[in-house]
Amino acid sequence: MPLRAYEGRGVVTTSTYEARALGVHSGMSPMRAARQAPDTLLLPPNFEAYRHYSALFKRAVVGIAPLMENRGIDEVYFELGDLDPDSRSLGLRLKGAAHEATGLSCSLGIAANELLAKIASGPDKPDGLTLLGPEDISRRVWPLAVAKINGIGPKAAAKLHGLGIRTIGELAAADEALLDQAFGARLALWFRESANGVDERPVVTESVTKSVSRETTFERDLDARADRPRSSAVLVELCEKMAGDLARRDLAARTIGIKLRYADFHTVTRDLTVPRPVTGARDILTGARECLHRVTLDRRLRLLGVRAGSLSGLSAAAMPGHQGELPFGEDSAALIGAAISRD
DNA sequence: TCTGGGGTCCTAGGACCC
DNA sequence: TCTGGGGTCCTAGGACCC
Repeated sequence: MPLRAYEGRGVVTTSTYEARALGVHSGMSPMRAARQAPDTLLLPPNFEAYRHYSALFKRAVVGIAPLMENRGIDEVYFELGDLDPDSRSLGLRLKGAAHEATGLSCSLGIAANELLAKIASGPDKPDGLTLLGPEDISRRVWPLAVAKINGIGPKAAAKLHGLGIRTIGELAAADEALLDQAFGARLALWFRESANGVDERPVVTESVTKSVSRETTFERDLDARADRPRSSAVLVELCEKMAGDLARRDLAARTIGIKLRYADFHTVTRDLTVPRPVTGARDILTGARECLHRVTLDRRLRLLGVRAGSLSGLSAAAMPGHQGELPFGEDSAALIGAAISRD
């Protein structure tokens, strides 16, 4: 379907390089994208296929570099350690394995830590391979915009701009007291370290799910009173789906929460901690309804969501005292991180 | 008639306990 | 009786990421 024909809600989740050249970027509303490039084709997402290719890709690369950290469907980090003294040939092997398994290209950055590897994965997209050494920081990292630092988003970037700080180099050189005052000591310290290429985080190869959620944006905003049967049915459906998600992963939840977004985009959450872990749709629904009683339902509703937190494995839930969590993570002296991201 | 869905982490205040 | 400090849990919101 050409973008021009699209009506309704949603966002562009990603776009081809050709569409990007026409000004169509992820996060845009399709309506706005249509004004930029009306003849661009809009394809429906297929998350099942994405998960399938994600699994193929990860299985292929972890066979080469086993210390792998998952960071979403299309991004992983490796602790390369001393796998191969020739980083470039190792990088080519990883990219080759990903391509062989999926037919897709990816971009890879190799550097001393995750922060720099992520930055290095960017400039040569698509199908890039970039090595970034400590000596490259001033020349190749400092000229970049502060938002290139993973963790500096639109809000922080705008605030930094307000202080006259636009590049990573300017952030590295910024007055300490000024940053402290504007962002607090903790964040300011993290800014300064990041701007200087310092990142001590280890590559984390095991992770525990902390929360599970389901939410939906209505095709049209719902009226609190008139659409009550509809919103009620949606809530039941969300709870059932989430119960299925928990069951599939053998998890039980001790907190149940809801999320509401009003027509004006204002968002509220409520949550409730229950005495013992719950798993079933009925218990989840009971908790969600209790939460709903604590919000005012007097405005049109755009989104409704449910969330489960304080999770425990089912075996752990039955056996208090065991959280089912294993400590992990030895710091390695010679850390070589790498970020791969799908193009 | 902008702005999806599924996550993580951080902050901050109040309750409660020692 | 008053003052106080620290730790943990619970709740709400917000920034950020893929």
